[in-house]
Formats: sequence, C-alpha cells, structure tokens
Amino acid sequence: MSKYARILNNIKRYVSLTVEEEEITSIITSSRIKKKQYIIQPGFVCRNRTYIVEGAFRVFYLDEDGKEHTVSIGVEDWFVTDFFSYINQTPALNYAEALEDSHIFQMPYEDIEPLCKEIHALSEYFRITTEKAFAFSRRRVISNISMTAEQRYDDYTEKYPHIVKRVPQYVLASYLGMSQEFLSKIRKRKMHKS
Amino acid sequence: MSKYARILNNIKRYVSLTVEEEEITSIITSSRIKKKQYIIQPGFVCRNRTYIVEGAFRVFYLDEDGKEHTVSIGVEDWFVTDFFSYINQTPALNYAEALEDSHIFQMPYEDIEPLCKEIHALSEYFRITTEKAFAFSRRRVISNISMTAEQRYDDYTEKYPHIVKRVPQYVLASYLGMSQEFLSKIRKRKMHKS
DNA sequence: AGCAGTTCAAGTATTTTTCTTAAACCACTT
DNA sequence: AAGTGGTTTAAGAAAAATACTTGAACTGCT
Repeated sequence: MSKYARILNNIKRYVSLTVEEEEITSIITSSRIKKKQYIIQPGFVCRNRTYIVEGAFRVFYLDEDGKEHTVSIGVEDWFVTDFFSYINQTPALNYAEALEDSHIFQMPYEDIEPLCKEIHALSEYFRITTEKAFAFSRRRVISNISMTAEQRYDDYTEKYPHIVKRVPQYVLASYLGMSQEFLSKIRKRKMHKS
Repeated sequence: MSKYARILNNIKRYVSLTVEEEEITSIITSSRIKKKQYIIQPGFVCRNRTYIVEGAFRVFYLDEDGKEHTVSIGVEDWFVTDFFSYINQTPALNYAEALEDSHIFQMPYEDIEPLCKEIHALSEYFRITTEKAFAFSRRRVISNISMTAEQRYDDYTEKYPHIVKRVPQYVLASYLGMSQEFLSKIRKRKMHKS
C-alpha cells in the first residue's frame, strides 16, 4: 500500500483513478509539522495545497489591533490553504498554524497546474473539493450575519462536535466571531440548564 | 535615531560608515519571531543573514534517530544562519529555532552580494564577523575532541555564563555534546561540592 | 574493575497555556 | 430607563505541556 494511500483514497471518493496514481503521487511531499508551527505566514507566497493526513490546522489573520480572526479550521482529509495567495501566487495575509502535531502532504502550485491540464480526474477532484469548500464558506458568512453568538455556537457544535472537542476554546471563539470570555459564558449557561 | 540603529552600531564597531547607511538599511527587513518558531528549516534555502536584535536562537540538526544536535546558540547582536545553505543557496539541513520571543533584522543574500561589491566597509564587516564566527567554531571542535563533558561544561559556563542561564538545559546539553541527564548529574555534583 | 558516559523510564517541578470569573462598559431594542 | 447581547480588562484557577531529576541497567575503554 502506497505511502500516499490516504490522499489517493480521498481522491477516489470523488473521481476514479487508474494509471494516473503514480503521476499524482510524484508531485507530493510528505512532512510532519509540530504544534504551533506555521506553514503559511504573511509576506510569503503560499506555494502548496496542503492536505492534512493527521492533525489539525487553522488559518487566521492578525488585525491591526493584534487580534486573531480564525478563518478556517481543518482536520484530517481537509486542505489548508491561503486560497488568495495560492491562486494568485502573491504574498499571503494569513497564518496557517498547526493546532496539533500533524502529518501533511503538500503539492506545489507549479506542479498541480500542468497536471490538472493533463489528468482530467485530478482537475475534477480539485474542482469538486474547492466548490464544496467555497459553498461551505458561503454558508458561514450567512450564519455570521444572521445569527446570534449563541446560535452560531449551537449550530457549529451540532454539525462539528468532534472539532469543537478538539480545538482550544479561544480558537473556536475567534472562529465563531465572539470573544473568548463570551463563549465561556455561553457554555456555562448551558451547563446549568442541562 | 534610525530603527536600525542597533545593527548600524554593531557595524560601526568594526568599520566606519558615512553615507552608506541608508543603502544598507534599505535591504533590511525587521520582524518579530515567537518562541519555538523556526526561521530556517531543512529543505528550504536559507535566503537571509539574520541579525538578532533581541532574543535568542539556536541552530540544530535532527539526526536519523530523531536526536537533536545544537550547532550554535546566538543572542543579541549575533547572526543566525545556516551558513552552508546560505553560501551555496541550497536547501538547508538544519533548523534555526527561536528560544525566546525575538526581534530580528534580515538581509537577503541577493541584496547583500551586490552591496558588498559596492560598499567596501560592508564587505569588511561581513568578512570580519564571519572570520570571528569561524574561528570560534574551530575552537569548539577542538574543545569537543579534547575535553571531557564536565570540562566542556566548565569551560562554556565560565566564558558564557549569561547564555548558560538563559537557555534550557537540554539545549545546552545538546550543544555541549552530552545527554541531558548527564548534564543534570554534573550540575548536581557541583552543587554538593560548593 | 572502574571511569565516563548513554539510554530508558518514572516522577517531580516549573512554566506556559488555556479557561473562568467579575466588573465596568457600549449599543440597541423595547 | 431597563434589559439583552455583547466587548474589554484584569486577575486567578485549572490544565497541559515542557523541562528537569533521579535511579537503574548498560556500553566501551583502559
């Protein structure tokens, strides 16, 4: 079984692969990232699509006041990317930080592009997964403007209980768009009710 | 007073500068690095000479057994570089890790080279500081082969007491070429004697 | 045999990170 | 004017991670 079985299986959930496997794996590099390390930093171009084999990451930006806003959280079998930086190959504005010791696969932009031209299935894979991610982020925007903090928390907890359990509370708060303290209060309220 | 006063003053300890100051500072970028972050990683080219304005770094490599060997430790007014990678502009084999939250100035290889051709004083500065660093590393090699672990510890403690106080013991042990446990025992022995 | 040193494993101490709580405050609704 | 939904600041507690110590068993050398 290939070292890259995990990502190949993921690809095969969306498209079917035959002889292309080797071509695809030839552009992948595998690495291990320790908790707290950044794989993307403001000022540097995001050169890779990064697939999480094991572990968890978040993408966040630091506003002028030094406050962190978590843009996305990803665990196994998700991609972490600063999409704007990646697509335009311009310097990133965000950080991508490992929330746990993690194992990742990376594929560089300059290799993916020609390969997608060549391999239809690969192109399809990225199209579909990107569309999903985009749709997801759209819904998040909506939920942010139309719901109260508590509703956002409930909503997210219901849909992603495993993620809620896994990430530090301040990360979750900055993802859900509220202060850490307020999230702490929401949780306390719930405990007393139940 | 310039934002870059600290490095300019350091340069002026070795050579005299007149009008060149601005040209030099124009290639410097300033950044803040949090404890535990790497500024150099295996596989990536070390593009910069990094001057420590405030904080501390170490350079280490990870052997096949996963053991860390600290190659150098630097504090304020020292440079941290993977020299082999920097000079040849080839991928590094070492990590450079912040041991504290730090403030650094960086000058890229591709800017330094032409500037050294142009500004004699700058060339002199790098020549002298590099020679010092080289001589230092030579002596270290000698001390490593000719002294016992305890002698190396005594020697280093005498010369750099401020560094000994500042870095974690396991870093010092991996720098002095002994196990952490053994260093702990050496220290214990000393305590009882004195 | 004995010294200089290592590895492994378990336990403790210390530091850092994360979470909680309270108080004072702001902006909207009602 | 008062209640709701939220923020900020600051201090303290709890939890987790890191760093250090210790002992035992072992290696290689003289």
